[in-house]
Amino acid sequence: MPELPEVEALRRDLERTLVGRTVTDLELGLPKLFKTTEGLTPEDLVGKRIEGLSRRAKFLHAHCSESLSLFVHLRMTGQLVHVANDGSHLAHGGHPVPGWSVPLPHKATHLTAMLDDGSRLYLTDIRQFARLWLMPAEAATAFIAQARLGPEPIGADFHVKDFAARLARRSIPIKSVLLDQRVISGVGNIYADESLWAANIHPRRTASSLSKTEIARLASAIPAVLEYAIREGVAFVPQGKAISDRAFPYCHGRAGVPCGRCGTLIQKDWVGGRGTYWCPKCQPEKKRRA
DNA sequence: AACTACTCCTGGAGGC
DNA sequence: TGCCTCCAGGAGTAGT
Repeated sequence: MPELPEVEALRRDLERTLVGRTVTDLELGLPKLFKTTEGLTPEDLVGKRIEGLSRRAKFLHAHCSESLSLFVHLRMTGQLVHVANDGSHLAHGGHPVPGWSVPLPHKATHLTAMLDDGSRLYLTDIRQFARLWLMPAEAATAFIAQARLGPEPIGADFHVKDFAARLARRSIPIKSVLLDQRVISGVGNIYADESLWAANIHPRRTASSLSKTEIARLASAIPAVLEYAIREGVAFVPQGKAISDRAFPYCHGRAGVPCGRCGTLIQKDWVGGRGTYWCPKCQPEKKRRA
């Protein structure tokens, strides 16, 4: 699922291939995906140049000419593919289903943007959860504000003290709190599991019960895991199956596979309605006595 | 305010 | 083979 690392990696790729291009035409197969503020329509993108790409949490923000902002959220199964005039892939990211090799557009392709160099940007989503929002650039700040996103876990905005204060108010499992975008933004199911594994914290531990030391461990594990994933490329886990031919992710999707640290079999259960993986030895359910 | 349950969606996997 | 059920899960919303 596209989480912060996937979206950031995609942003970096598209920054090279898409910025500077002008949209010459638009085909929208599934209008419900495309939200616009009053007075705008998706077609207002035509003729606009993409001047920059930024990211906030899992939102991709295309800064367009004539003061327009386009936000893209891939949710669970969205993907963006930028294909050159000759059919070669310039950039792609998100959820590769159907596989990258399936010719585009296919039946899950909901948006095609034609660009002035003959390339095309496709948005595909088998489950139709992805969303796009087009608005005047001056509305972008308010758009992000209403999502009430917590701090970015990578970068200068993330402070352990503030993180600890947020955790102290929550009496639900730490795993569920990590998925709450208002507490910390950009973490999804895979990297929540990976961060807790890296920090040796059981996903069902009540957030407010974590010690100062544990919070500090978690607060450094989260950015480390995310930065690793951005750098090394991403951990797409097909249908909860363990991936044996690669080391990462270390625990997510690896039920019944020996933990890379201690050899104990990784366990799977549901926490807050989400499939959750952990090592029962490295991540004890009860707080260790000091 | 905090928390839980439900909703949106389709396709792949596994059971019989 | 083919039908059925379950599961994948980000985020918004409604209800407690």
